Amino acid sequence: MTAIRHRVDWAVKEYDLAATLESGQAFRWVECGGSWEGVVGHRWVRLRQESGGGTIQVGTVGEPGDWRWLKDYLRIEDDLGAVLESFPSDGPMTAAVASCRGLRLLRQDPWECLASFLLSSTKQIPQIREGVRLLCERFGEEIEGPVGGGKVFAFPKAAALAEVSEGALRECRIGFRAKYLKGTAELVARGELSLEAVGGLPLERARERLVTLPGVGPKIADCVLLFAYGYPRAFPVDVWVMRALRELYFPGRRPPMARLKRFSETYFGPQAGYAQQYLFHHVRMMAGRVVNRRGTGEDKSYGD
DNA sequence: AGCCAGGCAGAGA
DNA sequence: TCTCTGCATGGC
Repeated sequence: MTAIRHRVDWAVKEYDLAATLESGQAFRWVECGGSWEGVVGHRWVRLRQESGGGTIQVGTVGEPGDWRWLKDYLRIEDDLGAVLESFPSDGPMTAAVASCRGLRLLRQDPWECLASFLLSSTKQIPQIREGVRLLCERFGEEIEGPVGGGKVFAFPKAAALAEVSEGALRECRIGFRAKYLKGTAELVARGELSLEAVGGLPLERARERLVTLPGVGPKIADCVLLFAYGYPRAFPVDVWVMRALRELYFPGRRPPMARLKRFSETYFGPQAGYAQQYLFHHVRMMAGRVVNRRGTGEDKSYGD
């Protein structure tokens, strides 16, 4: 017996669903027998992409309406070809794109994205996922899931987390990040920072607003600006991207962070955020296997 | 055992 | 403007 009541198939070109859902921008997707199950807003969703890759099969239990909410989340209508065309045609970017053509950015709910990345500092992706899972189970609203499956929860609202004690948040294994999460949840719940208003600002102003929140610095702000609001030039620099920029574009040098930021803001073009996600994915894949870290001798120097 | 993980805040130079 | 350190927790 299947619990899925609503289905649709979407034809896609160059969409790597697995890479996208696993790429460290969203933290609630779970692979189940070749399908991906997760929650978007208040809806449980199952996604599947067959080996050919040309179709994404969608299933839900609740009324899906016109599916706009999911098309927007998956950014299924992005012209990826145009995005890839806009990248600088250098060796590192070519290699990064070749390693994972079809990787996409998502458009997530700003609050969920912000709260999730508040848990991210000096944590590995599996630990972030665990923290997010516990927060949802303990403080999220239960929503309709597949019959016979376990309980399903929406991501907890800011108002809900604002009411929880710091100690109870800490019991979600999030450590010192609990006070940041609570503090930010309070400001957002009280409307002292309107996440909706942030989306109407130009990039730099939006970033200025977000970093006023406790626990939110430039990296987390840029994650939210890129993965939720969709600012195409937001460019989060974490330890992986920093390593990639240094090794690929400044070999043998130690440029300061400010220099790397300046470089990334100008060099990668109008879709720098997409370029960042390809670099992030690429260096993580490279680190996962045995790599000759001494390079191939064709190092090229960029910058001054 | 020590180091690192999609960092940030506070202090001091 | 910088660099340094503490901060929880878990995995290797």
